[in-house]
Amino acid sequence: MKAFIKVMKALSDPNRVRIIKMLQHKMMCVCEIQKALQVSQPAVSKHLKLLEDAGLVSFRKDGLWVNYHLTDGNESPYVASLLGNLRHWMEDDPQIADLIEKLPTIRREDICKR
Amino acid sequence: MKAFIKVMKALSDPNRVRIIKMLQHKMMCVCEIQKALQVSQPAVSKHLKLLEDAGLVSFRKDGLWVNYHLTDGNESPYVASLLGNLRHWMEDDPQIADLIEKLPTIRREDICKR
DNA sequence: GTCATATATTACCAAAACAGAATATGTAAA
DNA sequence: TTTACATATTCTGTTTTGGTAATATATGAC
Repeated sequence: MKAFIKVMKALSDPNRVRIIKMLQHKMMCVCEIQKALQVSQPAVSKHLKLLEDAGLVSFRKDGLWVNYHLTDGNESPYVASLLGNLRHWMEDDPQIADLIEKLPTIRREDICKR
Repeated sequence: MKAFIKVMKALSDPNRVRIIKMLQHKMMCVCEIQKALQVSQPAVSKHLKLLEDAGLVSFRKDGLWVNYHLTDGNESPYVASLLGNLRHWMEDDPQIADLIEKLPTIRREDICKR
């Protein structure tokens, strides 16, 4: 039960769903996600921690950057099912479409290191 | 997006998940659910309203009673998918198993009208 | 009509969630 | 080892959530 609730809670916030939808297209570092969502850096970090706790995302450190990506969901049927469905769900949501369109213009080289 | 968030939020609470699991076995009135969950009657009413708002449950009035039941999910792919998965999800959760076992002993004739 | 009863709504409170500001941590470069 | 920078954590304030108690609503019996 607890694991299920965790996944549901993780997906109960629009910004976290947006993160999932973006990560379907490419792995991203924190500052890229921050740029895309227009919220504070701590907010992004905390969302990511929650998503990770639920088993939805994972990360790999690359020097100063931390690259977040979706998990394969092998650890949890809830995660596997939801991540699978979210591949097609909300594809036609205008907000999401907008976000995805802008994705290619968001590159860490342009955002950080300033 | 809003519809999806509503469903996720609705399923983010253990008592609401319990209600869903119970309604898989029979339609129930408010007082029966209250008896099963051991929370106040207003709490049950509010949970049910939230679930209804998300499209997960519906009700039919029968005189003084209001019988709640799961929807078929035809209105929303999110609801259809989640209700479908929840048929098998958490079947082996001890808490849920306990609840379901006790279901037959919870009858409105014994609870209300006192 | 009045009364009893099942449910819904309101008012209120404590706990949790989400945000930003400030600070800490860790790694790479100089 | 100092400095810069990407990210994590802590602190704090505000909003949302889930609970109960009190009250309102609606229906059936009389």
